Amino acid sequence: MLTKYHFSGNIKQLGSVTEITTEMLDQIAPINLLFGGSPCADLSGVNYRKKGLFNPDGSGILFFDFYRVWDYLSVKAARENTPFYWLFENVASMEIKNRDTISKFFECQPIVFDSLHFSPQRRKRFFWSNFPGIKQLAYSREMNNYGYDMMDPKLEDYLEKNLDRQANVLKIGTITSKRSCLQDSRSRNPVYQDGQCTGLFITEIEAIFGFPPHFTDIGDLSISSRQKLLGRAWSVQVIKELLSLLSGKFAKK
Amino acid sequence: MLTKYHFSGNIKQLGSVTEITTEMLDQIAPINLLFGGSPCADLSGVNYRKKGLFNPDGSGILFFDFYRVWDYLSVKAARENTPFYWLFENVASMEIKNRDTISKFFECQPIVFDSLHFSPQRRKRFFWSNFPGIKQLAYSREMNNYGYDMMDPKLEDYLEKNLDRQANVLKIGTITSKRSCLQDSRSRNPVYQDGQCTGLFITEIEAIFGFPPHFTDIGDLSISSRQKLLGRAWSVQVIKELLSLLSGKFAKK
DNA sequence: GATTGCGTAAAGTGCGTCACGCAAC
DNA sequence: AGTTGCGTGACGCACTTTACGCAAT
Repeated sequence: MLTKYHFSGNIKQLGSVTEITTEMLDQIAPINLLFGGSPCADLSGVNYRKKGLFNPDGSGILFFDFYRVWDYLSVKAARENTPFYWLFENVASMEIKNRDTISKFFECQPIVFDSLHFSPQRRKRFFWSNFPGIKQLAYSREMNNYGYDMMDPKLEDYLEKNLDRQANVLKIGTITSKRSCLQDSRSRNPVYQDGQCTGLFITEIEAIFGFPPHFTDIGDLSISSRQKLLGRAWSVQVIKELLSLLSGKFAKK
Repeated sequence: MLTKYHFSGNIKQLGSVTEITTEMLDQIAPINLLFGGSPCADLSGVNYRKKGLFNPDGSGILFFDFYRVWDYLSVKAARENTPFYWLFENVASMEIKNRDTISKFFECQPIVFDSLHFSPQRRKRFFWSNFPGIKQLAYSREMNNYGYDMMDPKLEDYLEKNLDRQANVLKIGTITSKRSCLQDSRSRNPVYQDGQCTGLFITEIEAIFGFPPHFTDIGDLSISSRQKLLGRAWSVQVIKELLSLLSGKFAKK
């Protein structure tokens, strides 16, 4: 599904990607930028019942709808000799065979990018893209850091102020769509407050992803619904970094 | 209880009013402004099981703790010949005998003030106070408006934008601590959206009370917990109006 | 103009029901 | 991340009294 999370705080359903026709694409002309990601539920390593890329009952197959749009625009750009920049994102924990399938369709290898260096969260993701300089970007980050730099963002800087909340760790694991991902007894509770260890507030999770505070406080959404949105989100810091590669390619106001 | 709702979005319990000692009051010197309200649960007309002012098992009796502080500061101010401005608030739907009891303690009559003229919500409240000009303030509002002026704030101006939410009414009833107060089948649903009538978003209720958007989006509070806070709150517009009577009395930066 | 009568609405509490959050696999 | 199972919590309704507004006398 293509879901539009409006910056003013509204949600509007635009319809399924499967409904996008070539006529619709031609109406939005000229298109020279395409980026997105398909659902990871049936690809992610954390899902032991994942249905993979090809099961028509799963969400993994929606990748081919992204590819259909990509292919159409790619051919069109080549024919009309216009620039075309694109980026496709998905989880890094997918099986190798699925990664290879996707690479075969895009005719290139993905880079691995971890939000670790730009936020206090570990969040490894694959990016297939033709953005200029993207290979070097990934290379330099990998060379300089086995783990992470001590200058990188720390969890403590993202905690609520004035409540004496202290960070137990510098970095936290991947935030998923489940409330319990950093809160239950198994995962360590990354915050210390009032004599006990505890989880993260939803507003802190928003900040960790690079969103403005209260970004998902929309239309009576429950805390767990907000986590569901955030757990499937991109880190703003990472996207900003990737899109900055195109900063010279587009006109500025 | 004295509960501190910090403007930066934090909640901190300061302890019960019953625990306030004269030593504590003397430490905060000089005090020349006191305003607050005691719990209405056991006074409000909507609670047919209300315990009244004097039942020690109820919350109504906490009025006398406010009075204890008021009396101490009042006597002290008279002795030291310093100014002392004060204000006490509670529901207008309390029984007359309780209103008269409170009036006897403060040795004055309350004014009735309705947020109706400053916000789209009906919310009648009693205010006992010695703020200069407070009687005239109440009088002028009552004289000019039987109901409300068409220039008064309208509900439609407080609804979420970009969602095509339309107001069924100009003004809404009193917002209580219950989610259903403007949402159930008995009370009319004041908003029309997507072909049906519906209630108010919690962020809209914040706006109606005069709070900044997302003001109660704090520490994973649920929607109903946020409504509980807001349903017991003061209208910022009303408090602003009342405190403006003192604008000449305090030093400005 | 003062009085009577009726309808309405109220910073709520307590119950049952069901949905949703939460933690297993 | 989906599913199941379990438990907490959110929602809807019922419960009443009282004071006030408005209309009629």
